[in-house]
This record gives sequence, C-alpha cells and structure tokens, in this order.
Amino acid sequence: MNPDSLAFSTRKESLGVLLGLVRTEIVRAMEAELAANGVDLRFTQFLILKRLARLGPMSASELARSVELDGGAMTRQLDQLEHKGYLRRCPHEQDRRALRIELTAAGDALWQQLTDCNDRVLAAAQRSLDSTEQAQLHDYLERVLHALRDKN
Amino acid sequence: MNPDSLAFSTRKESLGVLLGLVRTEIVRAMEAELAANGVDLRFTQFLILKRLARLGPMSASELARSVELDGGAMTRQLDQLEHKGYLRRCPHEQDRRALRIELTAAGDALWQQLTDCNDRVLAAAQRSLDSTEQAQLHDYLERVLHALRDKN
DNA sequence: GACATATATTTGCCTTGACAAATATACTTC
DNA sequence: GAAGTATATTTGTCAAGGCAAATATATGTC
Repeated sequence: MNPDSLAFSTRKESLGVLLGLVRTEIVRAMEAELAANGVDLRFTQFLILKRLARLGPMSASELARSVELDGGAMTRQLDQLEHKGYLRRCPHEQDRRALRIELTAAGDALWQQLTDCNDRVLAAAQRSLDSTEQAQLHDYLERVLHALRDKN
Repeated sequence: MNPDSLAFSTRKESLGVLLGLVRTEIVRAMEAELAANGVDLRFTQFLILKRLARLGPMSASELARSVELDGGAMTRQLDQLEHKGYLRRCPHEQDRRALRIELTAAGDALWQQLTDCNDRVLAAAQRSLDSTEQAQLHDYLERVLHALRDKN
C-alpha cells in the first residue's frame, strides 16, 4: 500500500471513528465542567434536565424520545434524578398510563449552573471555528444523519 | 422563552447530541451491512480488524490506543476475535510483556468483505455532501477535536 | 546488580444502555 | 361494550466499556 492510498483511506475511515472521538471528548469535557462546579451529574442526566428546563414538563416516553434514550434506561435515570431531588413523577392528567415529569425547585435552581457549563463547553469545543463554519458543521451533520435515516 | 431564543439554543445544544446521533446511525448501518453480508462482527471488532489489516501486526496496547479502547476491553475483544479465528496472539520479539497480534489467513480473507461494507456505508452516509463538503466536515471535526484536547 | 518507576496484559467490579417480557391503560373497530 | 391493537412504564437480562488491582517485564538511576 503506497503512502497516498494509505492517507486516503485513513482520511475516509475516520468518519465513524472521528465522530466517536469528538463526542467522547465533549462528554468528558462536559462532565469535568459539571464536576468542577460541584454538580454530580452524568452527561445523560444533564441532557434530561436540559430538556425539562427548556421544554417544560412532559411524559417519560416523550422525554426518552427527545434524548434518544431507551425507555428502560429512562426509568432508571428518572429514579436517580428523583432521588437527588431534581424532578418529580406526577400523574398525567389525560393519560393514566403515563407520568408527568417535572422539575422541582431544586432542579430549576440547578439549571442556572448547568446552562453556564453547557455554554462554556460548547464555546471551547467550537472556538477554532468561525460562526459560518459552526453553522456548516451543524448542517453537514444533519444532512449525514438524514442520509443515514432515509435509506433511499 | 420566545421562539427565536428557543431555535437558537436548540441549534447550539445539539452539537454533543447530534454527534451522538450520527455516530449511532453509522454504527447501526455498519453492523446491519455486516450482518447482511453474513459477517458476525460488532463495530468495535470491525475496527480492530481494520487496523490490523491496514497497519499490520502490533501489540495489544498499540491496538487499544489506535482505536481509543480501554486495555481491559481490548483483552476481551481479542479473546472473541481469536476464538472466531480471525487473529492470533503471538509472543512479541523485543518485549516479553507484550503480544504481537496478527491476522490469520481467515482474518485476511474476511477483510476483503469488510472493506466493501465499509465503503458502502461511508458512501451512503456522505452521499448528500459533495467532495468539498466531505473534506470540510472532516476538517471541522478534527479542529473541534483538537480544540477539546489542547485545553489552552 | 539493586531499586524505583513505568508499561503490557489480564481479571474483577461497576455503570450504562439496548432488548424483551410483563402489566396497565388508551384507542379503534365491529 | 367487547375484542384486538397500540402505547406507557417498569423490571430482568445481557454485552460493552471504564477503572482499579494484580502480575510480569522493561527501563532508568545509583
């Protein structure tokens, strides 16, 4: 294998791998930032609180779809977050199968810190891209996502 | 929260999430493609074989660093791949602590199929990007990765 | 060469998330 | 309204990967 074809295939191969690396680093950076601020949350738990803070109360399955998490995994994350006092499981008014998950006062208060952590990490991650490039990156990723999901 | 700020924060928030979604889809597509070709391999195992095929024999820890996998996890993946007959653990010639992991003939043969699967999935994923955009996507991802790793 | 430190591999433990089964409730059709 | 189908939540099971400890061997210092 000559150097050129090696470089070429290395470049191509990396997409799946590269995405994993970047995501791992973002998660790591985010969790480090949370820990540095004395917040004991994993990335997934942070995402759940974020959805609730931004979109308001919703059912557990809506929440699960919203963060692309398995329903079973969601149940266990809710257990932890409820135990920590950041959210509450209330009965759903229209649907007795479902829950209405809502933030507690402590959960609302926590979100003030989280939003700062979030912004700092994203800013750090994208600091070498100008705003046009950031928008392009986002656009490209969404197009790749759609290409993979709409298989035709 | 007004619609604009919602749109803005949704856009910003997605980077970490979006990366995860895209990666998940690529892994899923890759594993589906492998299964469709009668190859019983997970994405991680595919990556390991790929490194060995491309870069030749190396030690387990070199391999682990190369695919960013924990050393303990690598031991177990090697167990499986060795059991399936695709690679061999040989003694390392210079270092008696280490192993020399090398593909068997079956592993080499398998790689012929894998390289096609790989190309098909990557082509499908990036089919909505022209070659300039593909290069930009790659470039942006690497810049984000470096920004996250070089914390200063 | 003895000793301290660093690295390679393996193993045990733990958490996470996917998947499937169980149960409860909603919805649709007749 | 009875029956069949779909959805919400919970729980059990499993595989994967991170981390730490144990062991073996290298490497650097005196």
